[in-house]
Amino acid sequence: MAANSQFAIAIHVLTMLAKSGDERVKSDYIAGSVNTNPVVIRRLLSNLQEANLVVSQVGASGGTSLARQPKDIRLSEVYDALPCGEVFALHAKEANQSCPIGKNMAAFLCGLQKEIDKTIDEKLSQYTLRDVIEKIDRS
Amino acid sequence: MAANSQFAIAIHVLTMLAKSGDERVKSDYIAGSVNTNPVVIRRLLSNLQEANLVVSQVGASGGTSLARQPKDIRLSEVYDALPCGEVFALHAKEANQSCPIGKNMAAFLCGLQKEIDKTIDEKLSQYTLRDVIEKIDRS
DNA sequence: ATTAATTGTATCAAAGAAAGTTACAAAAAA
DNA sequence: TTTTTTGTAACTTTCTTTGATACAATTAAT
Repeated sequence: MAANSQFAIAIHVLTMLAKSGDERVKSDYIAGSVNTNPVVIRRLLSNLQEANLVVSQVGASGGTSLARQPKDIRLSEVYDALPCGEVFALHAKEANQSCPIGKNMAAFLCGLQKEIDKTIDEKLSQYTLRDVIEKIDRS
Repeated sequence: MAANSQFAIAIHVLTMLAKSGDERVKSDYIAGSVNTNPVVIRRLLSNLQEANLVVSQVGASGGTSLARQPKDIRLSEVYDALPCGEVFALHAKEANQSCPIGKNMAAFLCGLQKEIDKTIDEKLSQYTLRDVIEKIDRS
């Protein structure tokens, strides 16, 4: 269970919130649809709130709703809001620094990593939450 | 240690092999530069061999060399050769199927996943192993 | 005011994946 | 025949994510 599924769950959650409009949705209810624990949802919503994608309210009749219109939420923002891993990890142990290749490899790979991440971001910025809802509705 | 660094190590290894030209390189030697266990390297080389990127020879004075010129090895081929994870995982547990959103979410996310993977591949196909070597040498 | 409901978060346990390790058969060269 | 080296199986270790429990803080309702 060590595969990060936060982005997937986030899209799911945001779609639910979009469908609920201004009505606040409880973490328990969301957890039921996503089929996980409410705390997992609350942790995720906490990240989304920091990124100003949702607004939560504590207390009785509390819950969460979208902070903006679905059309104004780009999937790249969701991706950036979460502590998702990079596409590939750098070496666990640092390469042997006395080897001329090993010495410069980390810097190169780090640059490539950033470039790929930018590519993903550009791709995801082409879609908004509204696009997601439309696709889901049509299927 | 659950972050997949195979792509990073693969680039490192292939760069070493490129520098060695036709001379066969042993997994023990590579492991020394990458700072890991020889078996980890051999497992990786096994994948690269399946993708026709390297050629290994068993036995005394055996080892591995590139199967092609560095200029003819695209980084996308390396990426595809390895069992790297996707950018994001789907839900660990399947979403609640009685929820109309959960029901269609997996299909949508899977499509998005493929689209992103294609984007990464396109990006990586812009670089060859020769480009990597040039960058490493210049630094 | 009191009670009930709900988020936010800390802390720990469980599960899973990647990497590291050991061992050894198979193959090739000397 | 001996030595070297890959290929691979099997197991252990380490790390990350998810799941679960607990509880303080906050808000609404009565």
